[in-house]
Amino acid sequence: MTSIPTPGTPVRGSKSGDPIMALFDLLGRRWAMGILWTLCKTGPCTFRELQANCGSISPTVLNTRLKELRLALLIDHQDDGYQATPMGKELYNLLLPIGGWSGQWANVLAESND
Amino acid sequence: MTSIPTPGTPVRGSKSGDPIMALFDLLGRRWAMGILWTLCKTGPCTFRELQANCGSISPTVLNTRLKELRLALLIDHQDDGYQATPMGKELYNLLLPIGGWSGQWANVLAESND
DNA sequence: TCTGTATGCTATGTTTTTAGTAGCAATCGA
DNA sequence: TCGATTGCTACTAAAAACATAGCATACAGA
Repeated sequence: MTSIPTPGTPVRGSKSGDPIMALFDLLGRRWAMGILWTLCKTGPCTFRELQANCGSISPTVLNTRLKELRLALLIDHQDDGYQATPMGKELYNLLLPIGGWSGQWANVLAESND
Repeated sequence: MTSIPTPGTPVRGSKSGDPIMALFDLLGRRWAMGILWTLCKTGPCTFRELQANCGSISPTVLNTRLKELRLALLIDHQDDGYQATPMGKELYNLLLPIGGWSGQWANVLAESND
């Protein structure tokens, strides 16, 4: 792993250091949002459970994302496995409306492909 | 470009076809959210303006993302340049709270690194 | 009509990221 | 001590992204 995007510090692509760009950089990596989403939906689970719940994700990428998300204080690893931190759950709650909206988006997309 | 993640169709990584996973796949590509964000903040702009406003993004990736976001009906290209569609603006509005939250996240992260 | 400028890209070669598969060290219960 | 589970790491190959150069078109002014 290189490093996680840190607000205030220039990150991949964006030099602004704007927190939202740092967050976009972090979440704009493959599986990042999917992992947080899955983890919050299913509750604490082990590395392998998480891997299975995500459908198909290589252990390399899963482990890399887990490290990044832990450094970003969005998830942590307790006795009962990986789970979202309170801050991670906050972010999940902000993602929830997008989850609902994605259903409408899917419908419009489907219609446009008739 | 390969293809955009389409809800209902298996996409990279996830076999569920769940719309949110398709959306995460689309938005979880480098610069995808940053482009939508920038475009909605600055209003319609040309390819090169957008490129400049994003700070640093290669034309290859910008063009690839633009194609994907257009296929996803989130942005389009009019006479006055690229701009978000109504649906793209809806999504932007859902991202806005995350933009606000990212400030708090940045503060907590900064404290944890003292 | 001959510049000069802007626009929307494409081409090419290099680096980075992700995928896919195998397997290891540590822990735990039977 | 045996097997099962857990949390990974190693390795190779494929895909994505970066960086830079440059092309084709359109338009404007001299």
